[in-house]
Parts: sequence; C-alpha cells; structure tokens
Amino acid sequence: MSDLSLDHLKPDFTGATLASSIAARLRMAIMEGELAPGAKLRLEDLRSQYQVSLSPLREALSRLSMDGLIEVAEQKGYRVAPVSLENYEEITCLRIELESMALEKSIANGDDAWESALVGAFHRLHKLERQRTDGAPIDAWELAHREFHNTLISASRMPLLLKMCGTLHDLSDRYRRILLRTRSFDGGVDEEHRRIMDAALARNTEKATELLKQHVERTAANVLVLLRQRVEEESAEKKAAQGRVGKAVRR
Amino acid sequence: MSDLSLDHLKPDFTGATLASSIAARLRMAIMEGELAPGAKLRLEDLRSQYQVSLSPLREALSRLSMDGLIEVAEQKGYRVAPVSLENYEEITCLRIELESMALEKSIANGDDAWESALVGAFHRLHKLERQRTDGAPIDAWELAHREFHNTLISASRMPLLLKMCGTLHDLSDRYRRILLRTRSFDGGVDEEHRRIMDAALARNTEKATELLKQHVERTAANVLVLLRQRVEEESAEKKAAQGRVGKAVRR
DNA sequence: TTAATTAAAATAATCGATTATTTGTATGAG
DNA sequence: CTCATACAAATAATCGATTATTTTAATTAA
Repeated sequence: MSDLSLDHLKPDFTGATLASSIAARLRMAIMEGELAPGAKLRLEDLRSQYQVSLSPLREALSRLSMDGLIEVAEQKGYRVAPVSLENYEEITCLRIELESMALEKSIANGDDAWESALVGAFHRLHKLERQRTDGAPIDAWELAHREFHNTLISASRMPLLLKMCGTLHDLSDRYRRILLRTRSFDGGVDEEHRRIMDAALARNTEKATELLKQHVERTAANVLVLLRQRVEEESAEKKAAQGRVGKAVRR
Repeated sequence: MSDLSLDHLKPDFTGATLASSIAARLRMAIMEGELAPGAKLRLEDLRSQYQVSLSPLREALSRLSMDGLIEVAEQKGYRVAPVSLENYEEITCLRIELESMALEKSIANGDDAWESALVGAFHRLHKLERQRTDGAPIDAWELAHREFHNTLISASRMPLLLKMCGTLHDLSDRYRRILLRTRSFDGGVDEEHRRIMDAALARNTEKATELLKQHVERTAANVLVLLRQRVEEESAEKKAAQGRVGKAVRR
C-alpha cells in the first residue's frame, strides 16, 4: 500500500549496507535535535564516533542532504540544516498544498484495501495516543503518526508527490520534535485525525482537505510560538556578544 | 535573483570537486538520452570511462538519484531512471500545480529587479529561439529556456518550492529532449513565453498562471503522442520476443 | 524438461592511506 | 593598528586495494 519507504525510521539498524545504517542513525540524531540545527559535521568526528570509513559516511550524508536535513558546501563540509521562521513557514505552506492535492487524488482513487489500511493506521495511532502521557514510546507514536498521514494519501497514484509529502513531513517533524520536546498529552490531535479519516472514508474531499489543512496549521501555530521565542533569544544573544566584542576592541 | 543553482547545466566541467564534475557530465548524458532510460550503470565501466575512482563516482550518482535521474538499489547497483506514461503524466501534473503556485507568489512579491531579470531572460531566450532553426546551439536554448522559467518564479521567496520546480523541469526536459529530438522550429513557443511574461509583468496572476498551464500542457501533449507510440512499440517487441522464446522452448 | 544446488565470475560496498583544499595563526610591511 | 602574506594545522576529497554480496553458469536430481 505504501509507496513511501519508512525504513529509515525503524529502530533497528540492520540495513543492508553500512551507508544506510549510518544514514538512519544520523537521521534520528538530527530529527531529535541531538545534532543541533546548524551544527558543523566533521567527517573525522563522525568517522570515529560511528566506527566506519569515509565512503559509507559520505554516502549517508549525501542521502540526508537530499532530504534537506543536511547542507553540503563543496570543499567546506557538511552541516545540519539550520532552522528559521521562513523555512518552517514554507514547509508548512507546501505541506498544506501538496498533502491536500494528494489527499484529493487518494480519495478519488482509493479502493477497499486503502480504506482498511487507513482504518488500521488510525487504530494503531489511536492506541499509542492514549499511552503517550507516560512518555516512553514517543518514537513509536512518531512512526505511527507518519504512517497514518502517509496512508491517507497513499492511494493518490503519484509516487513523486508521495515522496515530496514524506520529505516535507520529516522536515516539519524535526521542528515539532525539537521545539515541542516536553509535550503534554493533546487529545485534540487524536480527534482531528479521526475526523480527517471519517471525511476521507465518506469520500468528502472538500471536508477532508479542509480538516487536514486545519490540522497542519494548528500544529504549526504551536510550533511557531516557540520558534519565534527561540529566534528572538538567539538574536538577543548575538547582539550581546557583538557588544562585548566591540568593547574589547575599543580598549 | 536565482535561488536555484543552474551550475550543473553549464557546459564547462570545471567544478570544484571531481564528484560534481562527473555528476554534471552524467547528468548531461542522461538528459540527452545518450544514457538510455532504464540502462544499467556499472561502476567499473563508468570508472574506466571517466578515469576516476569509486568515491567521487558514487558521490555523483547519489546526487543524480536525488534529482530522480537515477535509481539506486542497495547492493544491486544504479540504473538510469526509466520512462513511462504514468511518470510523465505525474511530472506534468506536478509542474502545473507547483509552478502555478510559485508564479502566483512571485507575481505578488516581485520587485523591479525581478521585472528586469524577467525581461532579460526572455530577451536571451527570444534571440536563441530565432537561431534555433539552424540546429547548433540547442544546449544554449535549453539553458536559456530553463533560466526563463526559473526567473518567472524566482521572486516567490520559497527556496524549497523553487528547488522542486527545477527538479521537475529537468525531469520533464529529459522526456522532451529524448522524444522531440528532431524538433522543427516552433514559433508558438516563443509567443507563449512572451504572453506569460507580459501577464506576469502586468501582475495579472489569473492570466499568467492560466497561460503557464497551457504552455506546459501543450508541450506535454506533443511529447505524449510520441511517448505513447514508443510504449506501444516496446510492448509489441516484448510480445514478439516472448513468442520467439515460446517457440524455441516448444521444439 | 524443470527445478534446485552449488561454484565461479561479476559487481557493489568498504577500508586505510594519500592528496588537495581550506582555515587558522603568526609574522611583517605600510 | 590594520591589512596582507605565508606558513602550519585541520579538514575534505580522492585513490587503489580489499571484502562482501549478487548474478551467472554449470551440474544434478526429480
């Protein structure tokens, strides 16, 4: 059912190649913010940390760069993709446009298998949602959440579009996971998912896309509050640092 | 003005790294159909052909895979992305949606610099258009054409969207260049470009996006005629081959 | 004849060492 | 003191050889 590979989110690193295993581990570290946005990635450090040679490491970094999680500067090196207000707003805007389009096609084309896959994906997510208050299985929830959104649009018969939506979902998730780290249980999300599913199953395209849009926008609004705070803090720090340098130079 | 790098389309291969140089050369070979869709890419062959080691070669292939020009199968190898009716239809559909969105934003945000860049890009394209009957500078036209479409949407302030549009443009171009290889002069295209530019400069969003849509669809229709032929021929050949095998087995 | 099994060849993935480039630091001239 | 230059250290890019995996071909049994 799923055209969009979810392999890189699975917790086991038994990928066929070393490169894919390293890519998965790096991806997780970046998604969780363990590797901070904008951080420089020195090849030698990574090499010794993951105990691999340069070849698979470069391969892994290349792959992450194509998902927009890493920036590459020729001859200069790699760094974790920085975060910014503009970037998150663009990601959100594109998610709404592209996922809506995909959902519309999916509703038009979805068959019985799609319907049951959707019900199943929601069920799994719903169960994890209730367990989410006791912290532990956050990764499982992230995975189920991604899978639910992916299943929604999986009948669209547009593999490229699905890929784009998956990439945008990941980019968006990084912001959410970094900024909403200490997140409290939010029953509203679960209900939103259910209503989107219901509208999709009822083949009510208008309603489904509208609900999806609201769902994405509401999450984005929560993230944006904290992101704005963080950006302001950082620019304040920067100014303070510049002030100190100015004084030092002056004397 | 241009957020979207066009470096990889320039004819000089003086890229900073070997990997990017190889990537550019491979890209050109694929875009021109010199490396046929679906063709297997053996590392050893490429290595000896381009006189490089495996490291930069893999790096180059990774980069092309992220543009969808190459497919990677772990432990199995690389192949040139195959072509299909469905794939081309999806590319066209996405181009229309995404370029329209980008054009809309670009018209909303475009300043004086954007306007003059657009006029300049059209001028360069227009001059090459008239020379195009005498075959030679086809690459120059392709580059100017890409640059015109890119400039149209360059004021959208959405770098990710620009990147997606550029990628889709390349994918679309491969089909056009492979199938419309012996293309005769088409004055209509030039006129279409001019009308799109005029509508954009007049800030007529509705008209500009509609004209852009028609422009993309008209080109796509031309390609699709030949693509359908080709697909039919291939399936016929396949049947014939199967027939032969069947006979051989039978006797 | 077909299907399963195994050995050999071809091919992809990885490694450790080498080369090229950039970055940081110190020195000296204006 | 500032800017420029040159040197040294750090880092990225590349290479040639090695290891692991897949594909092909040959062989045998059903």
